[in-house]
Amino acid sequence: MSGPGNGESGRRSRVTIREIAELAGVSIATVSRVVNGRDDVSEETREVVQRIVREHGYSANRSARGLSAGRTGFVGVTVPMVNPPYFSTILSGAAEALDELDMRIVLCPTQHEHDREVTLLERLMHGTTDGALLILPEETNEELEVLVNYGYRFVVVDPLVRLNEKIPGVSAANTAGAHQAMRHLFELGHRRIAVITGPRYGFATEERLRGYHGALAAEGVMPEPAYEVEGDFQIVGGVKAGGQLLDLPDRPTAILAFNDNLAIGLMQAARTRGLRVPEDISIVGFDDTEGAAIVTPGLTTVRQPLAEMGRMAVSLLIRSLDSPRFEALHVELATRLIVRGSTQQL
Amino acid sequence: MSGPGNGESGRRSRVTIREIAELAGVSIATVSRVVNGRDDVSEETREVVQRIVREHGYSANRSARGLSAGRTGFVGVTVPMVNPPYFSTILSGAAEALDELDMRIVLCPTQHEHDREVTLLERLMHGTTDGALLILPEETNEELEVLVNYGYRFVVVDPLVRLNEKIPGVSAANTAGAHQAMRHLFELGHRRIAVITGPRYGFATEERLRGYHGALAAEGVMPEPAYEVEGDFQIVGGVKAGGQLLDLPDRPTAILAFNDNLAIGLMQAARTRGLRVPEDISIVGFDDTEGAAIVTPGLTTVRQPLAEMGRMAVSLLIRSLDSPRFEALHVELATRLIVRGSTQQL
DNA sequence: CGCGTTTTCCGGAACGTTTCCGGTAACGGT
DNA sequence: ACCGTTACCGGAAACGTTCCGGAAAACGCG
Repeated sequence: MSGPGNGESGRRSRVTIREIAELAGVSIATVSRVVNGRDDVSEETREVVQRIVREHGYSANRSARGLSAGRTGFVGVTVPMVNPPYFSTILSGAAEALDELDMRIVLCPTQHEHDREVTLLERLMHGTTDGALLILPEETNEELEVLVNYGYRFVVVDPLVRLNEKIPGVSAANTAGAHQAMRHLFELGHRRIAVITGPRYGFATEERLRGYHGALAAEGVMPEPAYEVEGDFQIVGGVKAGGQLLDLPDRPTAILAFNDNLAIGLMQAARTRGLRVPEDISIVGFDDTEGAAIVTPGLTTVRQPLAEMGRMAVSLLIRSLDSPRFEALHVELATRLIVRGSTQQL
Repeated sequence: MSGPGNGESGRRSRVTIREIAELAGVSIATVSRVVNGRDDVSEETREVVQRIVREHGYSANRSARGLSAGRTGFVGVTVPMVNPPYFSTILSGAAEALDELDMRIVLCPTQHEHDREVTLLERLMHGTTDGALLILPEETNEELEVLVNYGYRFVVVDPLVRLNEKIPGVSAANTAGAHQAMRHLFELGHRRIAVITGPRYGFATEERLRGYHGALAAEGVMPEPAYEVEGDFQIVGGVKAGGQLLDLPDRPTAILAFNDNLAIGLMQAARTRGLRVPEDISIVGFDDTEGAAIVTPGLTTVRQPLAEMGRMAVSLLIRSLDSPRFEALHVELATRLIVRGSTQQL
């Protein structure tokens, strides 16, 4: 049956290393060496093989390579959700960095479910990926350490708990970021400054709170318990927490929200109360996600280098993959205050 | 090494099917059958094996499975960028749907580079994935058809060109969506309605433009060439295109932007000209991404069911994977107008 | 020319699965 | 008692690669 269109019988299977070897008149071992850039192949042979490879559009079957060499070229990335800009930006940075190494991301959204994350990791380690990036993982130090001891390599991005020394991680300079924000507000003359935090158990919240308190202390301002309310990093949470603060008898003149969503919710709460931003209340956010730029007025916010965090995490992971003897680094990336229209002189 | 000498010397790599088989006192074939839910295993044996599997946290090595069975459980997803909410939302829907099938996404950002996308696809097909979702791909029909003929299965999401019958795809009801938006504006009394389109060569733009013209015609309004300007789906493009329209001698009273970014840019352009939205100009967007809800005033926009598009694409892909004889369906998902504050009675 | 060394290449054994094929045992019908 | 089913299970052949050990050829050197 000569094909009705192109070539031979119907569904031609992909070209394998064996066929290339045959065509080039060498052994499959030699072809393997050539495609992997090994150097113990004569220039002549190499060229022949490369030509055949090019002509037939051959590229190694990744499953087979993974099975044989123990390296799959895949990196698992667990992430609570993929569409919030916060996560997708980290993801984007990581993807970019991995791409340069010709590696790919295997995406694992966890929906914030701890169990799911655990079983997912279990599977990821089991020969399907070379390592992983865990973004905002819910695992405890103990759970993570088990993985490390098992020999699985991963890097935590934006840890929820203070990581121990055996676990590599990257995060933003949370304390410094909060401090920057507070300095800005102080310079504008504010003294009654409240915060809307993230969930209490979060490490980032803890750190930013430290920055807040530190700045307060440095300025000799007594912390006011009523000025600290807890949010959930969502807009509606910001509306609620913000309302709480704005309804206080002695309303703060400025509020630092621990992410942009909360700040945006807060702005809405202010608006529904007829309060003007920034005339009646100055607002600072955290993250500098897309939303901060398009809201009116523009949100003054602490920029986290999210894409860079993703890239840095990749570079840490690769390093630990390459060197059998690895030291778990903790990297903290600098934040920067972006001043827009939501803050002004008191 | 004579004995298996299992010992408790940690270092041991992951537990394999052979060890499970040994422990359970059955053959590896039986273990394989159990973990794959085959039914020709006695209830008794099944339970024993399942217990051992559970106890040892075994899960099949995906590379090996891929090699042997020809199915990897991976689906490639090419996407121009990952962080714009438009894409990440589709991604999110797809990930969710795949997750239920215990499959994973291999993420391939293309940076809008055609070449990169082609070589990426080349690799994806070559035994690393079972199929792919191509989001807003730059390939021509011919290029895509080559892949189809090669036997590779994929689904296009939001095609840039009108797909031919052999290529399955899912998109939003673009024409109907634009029509809905226009109806809304007409009902508010607007007649001088302009559009900011996407790039000309885009299929979605074409379709929405059709809706725009259709609505105009239905209302007996002559189309005005100066009322159609081209944007690039970015905010800055919206500022520029918007400015152009707003500076027209006989300014339109309403503008339909072909995505939310453009609409947001347009709002900014209006603001810098001292024009109030919606009092002086009504604005409608398209997409209903995050930004539409947080901007002031809230943006009236045509909602695209992005997550559903991702899910639907997965379901089409799976169907074509399962049935050797597949018909390439084209699915169009309904849009819905979300009315917020950016439009009002003339 | 002999002998060690290097360079270049090859054969073949893994890697962990799935799955085809065949075999055994139990059982019911004749 | 025999045969034909059926239900269950094991052996072993793939799958496409990498990589180790070693062979053949080329080379250097006395």
